Formats: sequence, structure tokens, C-alpha cells
Amino acid sequence: MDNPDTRFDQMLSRLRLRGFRLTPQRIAVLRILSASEGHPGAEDIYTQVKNEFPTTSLATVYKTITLLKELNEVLELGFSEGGNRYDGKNPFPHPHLICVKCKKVIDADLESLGDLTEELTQDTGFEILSHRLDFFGICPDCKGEGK
Amino acid sequence: MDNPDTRFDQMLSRLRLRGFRLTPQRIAVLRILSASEGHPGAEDIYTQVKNEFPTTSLATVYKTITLLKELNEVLELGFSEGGNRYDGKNPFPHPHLICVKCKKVIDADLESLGDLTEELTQDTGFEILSHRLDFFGICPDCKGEGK
DNA sequence: CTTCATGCAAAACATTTGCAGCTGG
DNA sequence: CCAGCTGCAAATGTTTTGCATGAAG
Repeated sequence: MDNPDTRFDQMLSRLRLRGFRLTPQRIAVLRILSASEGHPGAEDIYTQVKNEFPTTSLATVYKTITLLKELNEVLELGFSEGGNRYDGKNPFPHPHLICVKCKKVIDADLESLGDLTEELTQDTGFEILSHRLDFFGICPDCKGEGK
Repeated sequence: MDNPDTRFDQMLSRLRLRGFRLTPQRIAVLRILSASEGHPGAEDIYTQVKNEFPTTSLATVYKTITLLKELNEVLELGFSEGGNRYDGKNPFPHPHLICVKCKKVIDADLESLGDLTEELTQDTGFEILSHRLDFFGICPDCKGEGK
């Protein structure tokens, strides 16, 4: 409907620039990460890639994700249960709303975080490099259904 | 030096009140969690408990932690790498400063979080139940040493 | 062509679970 | 006494790794 997938092109050209090979499997992972709204997990990505390239292995998905993390082209949301989730559209730290029922992950930008960071730097002497902010709750959809 | 360990007594009596058995191993885990400043991991707790009760198993440590989580007497900080960490002194969600070099975890209260929560509730329709806020950086100690 | 990526299977971890035997209340 | 806890070992789930084969550039 709107303009071409700029984020996908961006990721592609950055890999090419650094001399990484653009294999079909890799490209498929890039496309999924650059396009998906839903913060997919490794298994989700694997399932989708297999639709296009049935021989793809889960290990290759992980290897591609690892590569993209090193290049700062994907944000990893680590969880101790249920596997990690990935954001390829906006690979910089930003707040998330996570539904504890359906496990949906939604972006939620809050400008005021920068202020907190400066405040903490001054109060504690920490050199703050990054952050992670998640809110857990029940999304409108899940509040509607059932109990 | 100061008054008796109120938090430890609190945890003890809450377990007793609900009819859970106070075994030596369990009590040792409670004491460590109620007293430690450093947000220990399961393995750390296990090591410390074994000093007092050498036959203790790691499984028992995990089982005790699981019990305390269910009773909301400990806060679990889940990480995808390096194992989870636990806060028994303040089991309610609060911000942490995490040193990426020495893995130290320091508490960092910020009042303004409540405002953000309300703002998000209104903007998104999410019913927010909990949150997690961590800042990653380099602590003053680690900035001093080496590079 | 040569190097790098893939795919398989096995390894690595943190955590959980099943179960026989022990023990706190 | 006996329900609930412990300790062992095996299972689990996710992510990583080693290595031979295969394909990108």
C-alpha cells in the first residue's frame, strides 16, 4: 500500500556492505524481522522461513539472529521463560507492553526515559549504556474475551 | 549493629502462617535472600546454603525459590543469559542498575514510574499489573579499574 | 575456486520434575 | 505418625557448537 520496505533494504545493504553473504535463508530471516509487528521468537521465525525454504534449520535462524545482534540490527528481548523475542523494526531499546495472557508484545514509546537516565547517571555514578523497560499486563483483546 | 532482621522474621512467620514446613535448608535460603544486598543467583544461594548444610541440593534451592515466588516474597529478575537473580529484601517491582562488567545489581528507586504506568493505561487500554526496568552500564568501581 | 554459510546432531545451560526415603510438627 | 520436603538423577526447553557438505561471490 505504501512505500517499499525501507527497513528491509537497509538491513540488506548493511550486510552486503560488510561483506556478509546474502543467502536465501538469511534474506528470509531479514524480511521477517524487518516486517513483523509481533516481536516473533526464534521458533516463529523458523516456522515462517520454512514455508519458503523447507530445508532451513533452526540453527541457521539462530546464527542469523546472532549476526544481526552483533551488527545492532535487531533488538533481543530476553526472557527466562518461553524463549526470547526479537524486534528488527526498531533495534534500539524502547519500552514494551507485554500481555501475560496472549504473550503479545507491543511497542510503547515514552520520551521521559531520557530524563530518568540522566538523573540516575548523576545520582549513582553509573555510566548507563542501555536499558530495558517492560510493562506486564492484560491487553484490551484479552480483557474482552473470557473472564 | 542495628535492629534484628525484620525481613527474615517476616518471611519466616508468613511461611509458618500458611502451614509450610520450616526445614533447616529452607530457613537458610530465607536468611540469604532476606539479607543479601547483591541480588544473588540460584547457584550463589546454593553455594552459601551448602556452607551450613552440605547435603543441600540445588533442586531444593529452586523449589524454595519457586515457593517464595508464589507467595510474592521474592522478586525474580529473569535473564536469558547467566541465570536469574533474586531480590528477597524488596519483592516488589523496582528499577535496577546492572553492571555489564561485574554483573553487580543495584536498586534504584524512581518515583516517576507510577505516572508512566497511568499514562500507558490510558493511552493503550492495557491493564498494567507489573513492570520491569533495568539500566545496563558500567558501575563506578569498574570504571575505575582497567580500561 | 575459496571462503563462508548451512544443516544435522550433539553439547551446553539453567531450571524442573519424578520418585524413594526422610523428617518436621 | 504421615503429609510434605529433600536429594538424586533424569528430563526439559532454549540456544550454541562442531563439523562435513554445499553454495555465494
